[in-house]
Amino acid sequence: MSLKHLILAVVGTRPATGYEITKEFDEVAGFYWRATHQQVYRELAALAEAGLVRFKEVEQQGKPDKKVYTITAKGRRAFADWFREPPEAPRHADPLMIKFFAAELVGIEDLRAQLALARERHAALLATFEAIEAKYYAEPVDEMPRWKKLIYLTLRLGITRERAWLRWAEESERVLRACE
Amino acid sequence: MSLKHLILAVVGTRPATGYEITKEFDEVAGFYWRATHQQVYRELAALAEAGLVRFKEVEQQGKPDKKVYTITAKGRRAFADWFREPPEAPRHADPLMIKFFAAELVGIEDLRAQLALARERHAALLATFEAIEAKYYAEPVDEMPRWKKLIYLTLRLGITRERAWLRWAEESERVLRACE
DNA sequence: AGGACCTATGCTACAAGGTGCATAGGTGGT
DNA sequence: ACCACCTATGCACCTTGTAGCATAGGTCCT
Repeated sequence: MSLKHLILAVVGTRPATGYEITKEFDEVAGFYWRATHQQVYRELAALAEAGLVRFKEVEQQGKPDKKVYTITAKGRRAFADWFREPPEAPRHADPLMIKFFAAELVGIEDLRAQLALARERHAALLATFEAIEAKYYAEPVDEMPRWKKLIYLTLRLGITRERAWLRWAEESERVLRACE
Repeated sequence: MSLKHLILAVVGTRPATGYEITKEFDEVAGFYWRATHQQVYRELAALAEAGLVRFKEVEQQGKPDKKVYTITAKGRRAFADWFREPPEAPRHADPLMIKFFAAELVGIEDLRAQLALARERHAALLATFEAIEAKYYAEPVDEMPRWKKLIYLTLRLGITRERAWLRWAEESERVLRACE
């Protein structure tokens, strides 16, 4: 799986606690990955067990103690090895497609309602992405530092994907309107 | 999950064996869903257990016996109820995004190689989709029977998505070329 | 004659992902 | 005073997905 590698990537950039990593994933949810805090804590424990990260327990006042994780040399090697493997196919599973597939059994009217709802969701997600772009990535790409370019490109994929989805939805709504 | 509902959708259209359902999924793999035969058999057993489908064992000559599954009234109701629920968000998890996120740790050169490989894969998938479109969906949409329109639209989503991905990849390759 | 592949179902085991619950003090608002 | 939320970690359980193996006759090619 890849959550493991995403976590390695994060602690490879800077020391971090499970809580911080989870928050980061929540904030960019849907934009490149998502994970619950349990998944993150579980993975961190497994990575520590495997010697790919290590942690220091840090006492805090007024807050629970925390574990700050750092990548190890072995972790860096493991990450670089994974990086150079041929890319895994992306997964997309869209339950709406099942509804298209089986709309005859239930009714076109209900499918139209489903599509309209899904379109709202995708439009809202696109608006979020565009707001992030306008706020944090306003300057021309070639003026960004390299690390920022790379993150920006992941955001661009989200934007491109959502725009494409919305174009498809318009096409589909036209076809469904012409039905029956 | 939705595999359950996809299987209900299939046996709602016509009686089918686990083997046939698996083959159908294999043939349209990536285009709207994918599943291994073990998942299908396991789900069918669970659906039968829950009374949403029933099966008849059919003896065959020269071939193993098979179980032909049919949807029950309860299964139809369960499917219709699920259909009318608000659509679940589609999931897309692309490990390539992790590589973008962490390319600084490994090197831009390796990222370029990864992107080039991924672009080949996506281009091949698009070509497959377009070949299916040219072969089976050559006539104008409004002349298709309704069930065919619906399936065609799921194919259209695949095509739209892959084209969008390739546009993004071109944009990204330009940016990466300008790096360093 | 032998090998590869097709039809057809299934078990076991494991990996990955997700839900719910628990703990526990601190902060900020009404 | 109370409620809601934040920081911070974790266990137990359940579902979903993947991999390997097993069975067993039939077809098709070389």
